[in-house]
This record gives sequence, structure tokens and C-alpha cells, in this order.
Amino acid sequence: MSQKRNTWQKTAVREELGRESSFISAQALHAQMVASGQKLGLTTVYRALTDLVEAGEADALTGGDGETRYRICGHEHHHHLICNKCGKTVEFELPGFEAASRQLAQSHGFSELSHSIELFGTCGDCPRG
Amino acid sequence: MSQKRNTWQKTAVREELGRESSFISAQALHAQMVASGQKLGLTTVYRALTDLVEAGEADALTGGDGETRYRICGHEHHHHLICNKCGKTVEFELPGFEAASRQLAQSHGFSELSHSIELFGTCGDCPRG
DNA sequence: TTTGGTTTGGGAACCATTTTCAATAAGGAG
DNA sequence: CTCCTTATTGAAAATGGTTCCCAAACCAAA
Repeated sequence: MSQKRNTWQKTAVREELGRESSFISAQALHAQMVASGQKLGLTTVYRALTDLVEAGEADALTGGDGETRYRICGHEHHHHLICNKCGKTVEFELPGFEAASRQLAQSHGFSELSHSIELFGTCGDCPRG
Repeated sequence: MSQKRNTWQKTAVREELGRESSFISAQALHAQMVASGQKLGLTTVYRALTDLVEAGEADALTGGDGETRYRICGHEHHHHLICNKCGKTVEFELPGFEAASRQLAQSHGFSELSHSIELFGTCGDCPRG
């Protein structure tokens, strides 16, 4: 059977991502790591990030520009309020929404529900435009 | 000043898209149009779809696989419940959510809010898996 | 019909992501 | 500790959706 091995690269990616306060792309994360002296391949970063997402340790957000951005995340269910300008991210929960959406889906015969709720805007620190 | 011209290609794209009942990718729509005898370029389909989205006549949904899918849509604000298997789409509204999200964003200093709410699941006509 | 703009579309360019595959290294067995 | 098996790495090439380029086609008005 195939086992996962622990490598310093995977650890480094997890830590670097944990150091980020907002969503960051695989490329940006890689560039940042290389810039700070850690020599690893872009491919490896992609693989580590994919693993983290599968393990539920990170969230992946596929934006409209074709880039996927990642962020360390706990397991609890929550959503994001994201600044378009600086990427600042605030997590929030929607107490009533879970139930409402489940009911809505059920009434249309849908099962195995998952959902994606993201709010985008301009945060107070960024100029509006 | 630059004006938009109406060409049969743009009209054809709008009509073909209107004929679809669920989200469809630009490539698939193009293939379908070509297969039905309409000769136009893929580039043109992309441009027509982009125009439709800008005009608010269509919704664009960027999924996790890097493909953007489109669907004819009215102007009213609503969201989608989408079947992962067959693509069947149900539109819905969330009466209370608009206000709640605006308030949430405001309390964090965010402005110029927009949001993306999509529910994914398996519809009653598709096998679960 | 001439003129001056827009639109088209085939192919090349882009770019994020994935695949390939030979070299490397983790970690258990001995 | 050493050997071996096998997962992992990473550079380069491939992929694939989308956009750009630009010459030819096209439209509308004068």
C-alpha cells in the first residue's frame, strides 16, 4: 500500500502557507519561498497544496482569473469575505444559511450538497475604485 | 466613439445559449454550433459570451476545473443550485441573505460588495456516487 | 462606391496547472 | 548502520482553456 512520507518540502509549504494571512496563489507562494532561500520546485508546491486541501487543512478558491488561491483553514465550516484589492480575508459563519440551503436543495431533489459562498468587496484600508 | 454592431454571430451565440438549460462552456457551445452547421470561430464565441456577461444577459461560473461556463440569465439577483453530474440548474433567491451579508461586510469595513453563492449537489435524476 | 470604422477568425501566444520520468531520499527491514 | 523498496522531487515538456494578433471581411454612412 502507498504511504505518505514526510519531507521538509511539505512541511515548509504548510508553514509558509500558515504564515500567510490571506489567500495566495501557488505561484506566489513558491516565489516567496524561493526568495526566502528555500529551494524547491513549483511542481512540489502544487502537489503539497493539493495534499493540504485533500487533507482538509487548506481551502482552495478558484477565482475568475483562472488562478487558484490557497489558505490554511480549520475544519469548521465557514466562508470568506475577501478584499478585491489587497486580498485581506475575514472568515464568517452563517448560522441560518446551512439549514435553509439544505431545505432548498432537498425541495428540488438534490442530495450530497456542498456550497461555495464568498463575498467580495473593498476593505476599509484600500482606496475605492 | 465605438459602437457595438449586431452580427449574426452574436445573435446566434445568444440564441444557442438561450437554448441551453444549464451551464455550458464556451468550447462546448462552439462545438455544438459548428456541429449544427453554423460556421464561426471559437474566438468569436468567447467574445460574444464576454459581451453577454458584461451586458448582464448571462452569468459566468468559473468552476474548479479551470473552465468557465455560461448561462443565459435575467437581471434579477439570484443564485444557483447545480447538479455536479448532469449540470441541471435551479435558480433561487435568498431573501434574508442580501441584508445580512451587507451588514456583515459593513461591520468589517468592506464596501462595493459583490458575492458568489453556488450550491452544488446531485439532483434526483442522477445516480449518487 | 469610397471611406473609416468594427468584427471576424485562424493561428500563435499566454499562462496556470499537470504530466513525465530519471534521479533522489524516506523509512522500514535486516 | 546499511540495504532496498518505493514515494517524492523537480526540470522540462505537455496540456488545455482563454486571449492576443492582424489581415481580410464587413457594415453603415456620406
